[in-house]
This record gives sequence, C-alpha cells and structure tokens, in this order.
Amino acid sequence: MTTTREFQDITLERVREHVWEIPKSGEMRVPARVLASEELLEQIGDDKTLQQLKNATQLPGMQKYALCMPDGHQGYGFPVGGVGAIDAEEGCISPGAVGFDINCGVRMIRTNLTYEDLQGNEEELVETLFENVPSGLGGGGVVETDVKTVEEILERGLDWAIEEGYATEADRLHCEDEGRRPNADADAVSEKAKNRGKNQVGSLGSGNHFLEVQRVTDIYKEDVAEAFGLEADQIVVLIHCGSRGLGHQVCSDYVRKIEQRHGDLLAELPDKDLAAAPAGSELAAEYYGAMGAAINFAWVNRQLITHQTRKVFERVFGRDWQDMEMELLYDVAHNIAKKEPHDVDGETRELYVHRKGATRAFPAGREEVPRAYRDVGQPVIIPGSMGAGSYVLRGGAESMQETFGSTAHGAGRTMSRTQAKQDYWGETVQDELQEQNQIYVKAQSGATIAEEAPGVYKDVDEVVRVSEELGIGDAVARTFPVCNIKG
DNA sequence: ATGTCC
Repeated sequence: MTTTREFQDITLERVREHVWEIPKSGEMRVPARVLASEELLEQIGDDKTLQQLKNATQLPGMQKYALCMPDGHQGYGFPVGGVGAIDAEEGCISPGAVGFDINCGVRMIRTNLTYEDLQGNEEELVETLFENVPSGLGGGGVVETDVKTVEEILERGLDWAIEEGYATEADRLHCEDEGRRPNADADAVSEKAKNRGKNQVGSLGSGNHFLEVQRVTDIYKEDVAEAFGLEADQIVVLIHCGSRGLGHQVCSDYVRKIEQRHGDLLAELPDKDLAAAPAGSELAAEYYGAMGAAINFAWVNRQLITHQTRKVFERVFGRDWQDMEMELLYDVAHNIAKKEPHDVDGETRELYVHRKGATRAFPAGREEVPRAYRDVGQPVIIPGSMGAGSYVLRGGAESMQETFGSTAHGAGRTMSRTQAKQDYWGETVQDELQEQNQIYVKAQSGATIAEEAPGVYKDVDEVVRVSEELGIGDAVARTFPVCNIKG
C-alpha cells in the first residue's frame, strides 16, 4: 500500500522516509521529488511550490528528477529551495532557476574571541558595525567606484580584492570556486547593470540579508568542528547577501532576451517565468558568462563587508584582526547554476546544476572542497532567523547520489512580508529580542525587522534534521545570534 | 531579492 499526500490536485507518493515523489505524467519529462518531513511537506504544499516543481520537470534535458529541498517555498517560476540538474549539451539554462539575486550566499568568519570577551560590548559593536557596513535599499557601498573597476571585479572576483588589499590568499581559497568563476564575461553584463553595481560594492542590501555576530552554542561532530576551526562559546560572524542591483539587472536583462529569442522553447513550457536558453545557443553562453560575472561581484561584495568587519572588530577590541584570527571559514553560494560533471545512470555527464535557494554540499574526497576540509566534506552554512540559531553542516555522503551534491539553504519563510508587517511591529520585536535573548538588532527600517521577525520562519532545526537523516548534509555546529545588522 | 514599473 503506497502512502500518498495530495495538495491542490498534485499527488505525491512516499518513496521512503523524507522522500516524496510526483510521478511522471502528462508533459513531465522526469518525476519531481520533495525532500521533507511530513510537517515540512504540509508547509511546502501550502503555496505554489509543488506546481512550480512539477512545471520545472518540463525543462528540456532535466536529469533524474526536479528536486525541492526541505526549506522549499514558491519563487519566480522555479521554487526557492529547488535543484534542477540539466544536461549542458542537449538541455537548457534558465535564469528563473537561478534566481534574481545571483550568488546570494553566506560566509562565516571565525574569531578566537569568546562570548565572555564580547559581553558588555554588544551595543558598541552593533552600532559600529551598523555605521561601517552599508545596508538598505539603493546605493552606497564600502567603495564608490566606476564602470571600469566594476568590469575588473566582474572578470576577476577575489583576485581583484587581493590586489586591492581587501582580501588575503586564505580568503580566496575558502570561497566556493576559489572566489573566481572561470567563464565570467564582463562584456555580457549590460552597462545598466554595471552602473547599478558601481556604488554597491560592499553593501548588504535589504530583506533577509544581514550581518550577524554569533556565538557557537553546540558542537555535534567534534572531529569535523576541529577541522572547521569551531568550538563552543567561540564568536563567529555570518554575512548573508548577494549581488545587489547588478545581479538583479543581469537576471532581468537575460529573462527578457531569452523570452524574445527563444519563443519556440518558451511556448512548450507551462510558465513563462521558466524561460530558458537552449544549451549550445549564443544566449546560453552569454547568460552563463554574465551570471559568472555577477557571481564574482557577489564574492567581492561579501569580501568588502568582511574587510569592514575586521576593521570594526579592531576598533572595538583594540587588537589586530590577525591577532583575533578572523579567518574566513567558508563562503557558499545558494543562487547559482554551474557546469558540473555528475554520474547519471552510470555515465558521467556535464550538467548545468541550478541551485536556487540550495547549497552545494559536496562530501569528503571531492577535489572541489578546499584542501583543509577535503577529508571531512565541505562546510555548508545554513542561516536561521535572527531569533533562532544558524547551523554549520558538512556535505553528506549521500548528496552526490540524492541531490546532485546539494542541500537546503535556510529556514524558509512561512508568511508573506505583507502578512508579517500586519502581525509584528519592528520595535517590539527588537526590544523583545534584546530583553529576552540578549540579541542586539539594528536595522535601517523597522518594517524590515517586522518582515524578518523570527516567527515568520520555519523551524531551521527541522530543516537540518531532515538534511541529516537523508545523509545529504550533517550538522557540525550550531550558533546563536549576539548582534545583528540589516537593511 | 530589487532605484518593489522604462
């Protein structure tokens, strides 16, 4: 007897614990799979996620199944929390399956400070960070620059930041892809996008983006934590942001171009927001190059915020950042597509792995994992809400087989921003966090705090539990917020 | 997410 669940005319069959399948039918090229507990599946079934996932199976060249991670929710065309691995020679590439915020991602910086070292300095620290790390909508970055410099950043990523003195060689080695995408093409990025980016280099932006000082509260795997340089009570810094207006502009430019030039493919797809360029076409190559360039821009963005953070810590604690051992643990992207070789039915194929709100989670042994972590698996950083903790995982042994080397990226929202503003008042949320949890929050706008209230997020513990039980990403450590700045 | 519509 098969266990099934039905949501809005979509039936899912239970394959095994935490694995639900929408069987292939009608125009679907492959089945779809949702990786979730029963509790998370109920939330995923609430909005358009399942229909979007089912639609995605119609993209030409989709391999095995379209996947939804445990934190999935509806997005533009393709679910946030979606993974689509598409043949890079005979399939297609879809900007909607990457997301508007190209290389939105997270990085964690270690320190050798303990929570005790920081207590009493929270207010000064949060204020100084807020003054020195640009945030909010619109312009204003750590550096104000010009189109020519933006082009350098787009082409060279972290290498540019090293030359300019904003990054070290160790920083570069601890970014996914070593902070520079080989196929990045600044010429494929419009002038308009470059102009939007030129005064946003080193800026958080708005929405769910933030910089958070955290303390490590739990260690689940001692040996892996040691390899990652994490221990209980340690202070770490988490930075979550992306490619700002530049990446957004790249996405809209190419959605429009692809819609215009590849109307034939578009006509076969169930949702125009899935617009895709056929593999081998001029636009597929151009979008891939422009996306790679926007990815480099986002890495530099997070690097300049790191640079400012180190300077702020130097000022507040009166020590050099090197003395506080403020090294980059790792920087992960969670809105990208990348050509990767994967095993499909016993054959190795080049695939465009689209991860939209999903994190690469390569296991131990893979050469893409930085040398320092190669024996334990890559670090995977999963931010929770500002009142809950965040997790550091390591890529699990089953990830290559189950999810094309991917896992979740966050807690995922449970209500709209509009609803959140009706249910919460920013200052109240802020006061409660400080009084009840000793969390110091500072934001450009009270509305942002309301929109990001801890209550609007799913249970990050449950997301991580499912990831761990599936063997795609294993919990290594947990952190809890101390100071949070945001747009 | 986003100069929340060129």
